[in-house]
Amino acid sequence: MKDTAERLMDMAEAHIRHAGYGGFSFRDLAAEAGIKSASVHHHFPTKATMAAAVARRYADRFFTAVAPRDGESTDDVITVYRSLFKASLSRTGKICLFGVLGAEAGGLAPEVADEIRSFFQRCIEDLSRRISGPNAQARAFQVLATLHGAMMLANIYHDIEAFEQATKSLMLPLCE
Amino acid sequence: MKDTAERLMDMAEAHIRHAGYGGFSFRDLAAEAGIKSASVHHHFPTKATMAAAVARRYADRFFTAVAPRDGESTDDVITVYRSLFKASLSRTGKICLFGVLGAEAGGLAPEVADEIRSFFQRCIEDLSRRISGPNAQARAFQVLATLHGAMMLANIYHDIEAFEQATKSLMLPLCE
DNA sequence: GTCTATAATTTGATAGAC
DNA sequence: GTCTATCAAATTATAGAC
Repeated sequence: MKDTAERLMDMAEAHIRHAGYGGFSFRDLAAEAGIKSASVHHHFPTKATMAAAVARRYADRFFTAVAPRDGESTDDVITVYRSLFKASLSRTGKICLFGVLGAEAGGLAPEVADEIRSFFQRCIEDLSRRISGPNAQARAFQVLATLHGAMMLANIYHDIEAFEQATKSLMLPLCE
Repeated sequence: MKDTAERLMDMAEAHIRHAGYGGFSFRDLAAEAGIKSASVHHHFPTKATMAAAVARRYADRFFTAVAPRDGESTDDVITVYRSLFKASLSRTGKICLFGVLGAEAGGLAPEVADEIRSFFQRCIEDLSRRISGPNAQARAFQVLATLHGAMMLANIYHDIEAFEQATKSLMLPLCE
């Protein structure tokens, strides 16, 4: 059985991915968890602290999921990223947590903004290292941008096909 | 001289593009405009009404700016979109209004959500029509996704170069 | 860890005078 | 079109009992 802090983070993550940082209150979470908002503050002193914790946990899971497994070194890194985002989008009906937070980053507390920057920086570093050929870094930016934009479009259209169409050309070799 | 409603929309647009729908209040706008929040309600009855009006005005300007001018039919539509987003990002330091609203669409009032869907739908239709070759619609989704993702990345990095890198391959022909 | 109770502030919104 | 005055509700957060 998950402990309360973990369950609260699950709920907060779902709310943020659905409607952004301003899309939930501690009372909302408390009601969902069957406790009182004062009890939420026992687990997370402030809302910004909680959002940062949710972001850190999400990033940890993400980079564990995309990490190369030994014995399976044939995986193309672009396919790995694309498959993970697609699976998450299909399963939850929601875009990447950092796609939402990144869009409203200007109004978020510094501790949350730091987590956002860190996530994208780690994505770019990981992609750049694992992409072969010249222009690896530019390709990393392109891949990350396209995948995030594609999730947003699929979410607006309520149709995973928009994600498919927007990202399928990423799997083709580039003309350069 | 711009009238008050127009100035209020200018401010609201800047706030939303910086920090999202929840990133400002009527009191914030009133203080900036040198009036009282009750006076803001005279121009826009509710916050959702105002956001929808801001979105509609933004979309109108956008589609006017990307519309083909006669006498200049050589313009590539992808270059037109890319240049416009880049110029707006450079000038304001902010991403597209609909990139922000699209990310938090799940928590917005129906009248705002409608404007968001309409904007992206019109973009896809316009791009699909003006892109030559097969797979025009898939290419439209890819272009729109990449441009929006690229704006977000550039905003996180506070560096227009991220936009450049993420989008420069859009200008090359595809291998298909 | 959870509760009751509450403080302090902010928010979206309205009524009615000028 | 702007103001004063105000409302009702919600929000983040804290103190202290159990």
